[in-house]
Amino acid sequence: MQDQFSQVATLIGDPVRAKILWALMDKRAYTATELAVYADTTAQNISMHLNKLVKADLLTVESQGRHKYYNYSRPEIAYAIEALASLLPKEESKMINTADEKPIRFCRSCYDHLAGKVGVTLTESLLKHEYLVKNDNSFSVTGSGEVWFDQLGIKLDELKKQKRHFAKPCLDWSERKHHLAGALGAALLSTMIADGWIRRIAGSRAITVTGKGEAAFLEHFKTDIR
Amino acid sequence: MQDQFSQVATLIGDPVRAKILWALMDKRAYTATELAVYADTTAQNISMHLNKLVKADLLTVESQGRHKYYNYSRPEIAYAIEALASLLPKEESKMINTADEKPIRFCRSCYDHLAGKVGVTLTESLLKHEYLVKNDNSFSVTGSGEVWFDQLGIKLDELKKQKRHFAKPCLDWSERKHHLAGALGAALLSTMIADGWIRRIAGSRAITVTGKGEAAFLEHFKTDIR
DNA sequence: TTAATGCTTCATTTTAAAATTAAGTGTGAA
DNA sequence: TTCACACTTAATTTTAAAATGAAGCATTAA
Repeated sequence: MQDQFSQVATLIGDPVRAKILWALMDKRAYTATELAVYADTTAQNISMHLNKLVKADLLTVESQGRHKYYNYSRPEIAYAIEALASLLPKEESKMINTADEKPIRFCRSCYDHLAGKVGVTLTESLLKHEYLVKNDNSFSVTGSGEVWFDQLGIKLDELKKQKRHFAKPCLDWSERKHHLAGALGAALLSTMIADGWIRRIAGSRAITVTGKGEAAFLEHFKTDIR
Repeated sequence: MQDQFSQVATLIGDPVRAKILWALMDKRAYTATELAVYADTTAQNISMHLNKLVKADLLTVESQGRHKYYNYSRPEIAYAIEALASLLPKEESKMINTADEKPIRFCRSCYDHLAGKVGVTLTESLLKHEYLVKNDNSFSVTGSGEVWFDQLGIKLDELKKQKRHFAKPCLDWSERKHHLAGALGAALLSTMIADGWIRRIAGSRAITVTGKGEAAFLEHFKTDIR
């Protein structure tokens, strides 16, 4: 038992790995290169360390093209990191306000991410209100979720008949969190456009949230979408 | 910030130091020699490691004649250890269903409060009966809870005066659920021992529930603790 | 007083694991 | 196709820190 314990502790205790785990505290997924920059080491080295963390089931990887996105494998990880951080000398530990931390440099070309943010917030709200629950690589609709989607005029039975995935988490590259994809995600998007919650911007993938949408979001989720 | 974090993590991560910290989870103070035997190393080596832990304010020492007794410097250390232990690979922790591991999973002390299946069941019962409610990172006592604790002779006012956390959730490594820690958790444990509900097993963190304790639990919560 | 015990200190050695060098694979973009 | 990029793998080197050996200092017990 203590051996096991000592192994996990050792795993977290390496300076580079500790930095990796620290960086992931904002629950976003980061690529190996980003983490290498953050931890100030080489790609090879970060690769080795990430491997160890994945093997020990502290992290999960998700491949997307030539990128690999890393994330905590389970919520206990975040809890443990926080518990460890609470041991720091008092003045130092003004908890994880990543705002005043040096943000990781994103190695990519950026455009407007409104769609991403809204998608992620929406998905998180659906989870929080337990209309959805997240499984391994899918979402499922709960009882209260069925009511909710029905109320919006979304026919779950029909969506389930489709050949494509019904409700799948897709990693958002700007937000680094999962948003709802699959048939259900598509249905939700078209419903929201039809109901005037959001509006496409011509000639662009960008989307605006209307005043009506903002109000609807507040009503449904008691959360401000902005 | 991450440097600080990485330093604490590194400190805990050494196999010998991890064993020291694990041994101290029963809130008993141990001498350097005892810890050396436990961690299977030499006096010189344990001395070096203990020094590092004391310097980092994870442990305190108390000299008594030619002996030195070591202990956690503060209860947060125990929370962090417990949280770290909850990261152990799941299958492995199930595998250790050996006879001598069973009692410690069932009921044990986590520093100064009750953990294991009994600790978690107790906490869940308190929540279910709404003597406690769970907040983000704390518990609070309800009106009926105040009556209940008072009935056991636990003086909430006095506990609140203490510098430490009043009632805090601590992640249980065997159950993977929260149990009650903080001043209230400590008071509850000592009351239960004083009232003969539970009994410490010498030389172990394991705790047994007495017949009286079983009956009391049934009476208070209408739930069988076994 | 002497001897044994409990622990520490310091100089030295050992060692495990982190980092580097160098060469790869797979993917996407031009 | 070709190139650049993101990342991996394997062999080798480096290194920090853990462990050891050989003192020594208090304290207690004989």
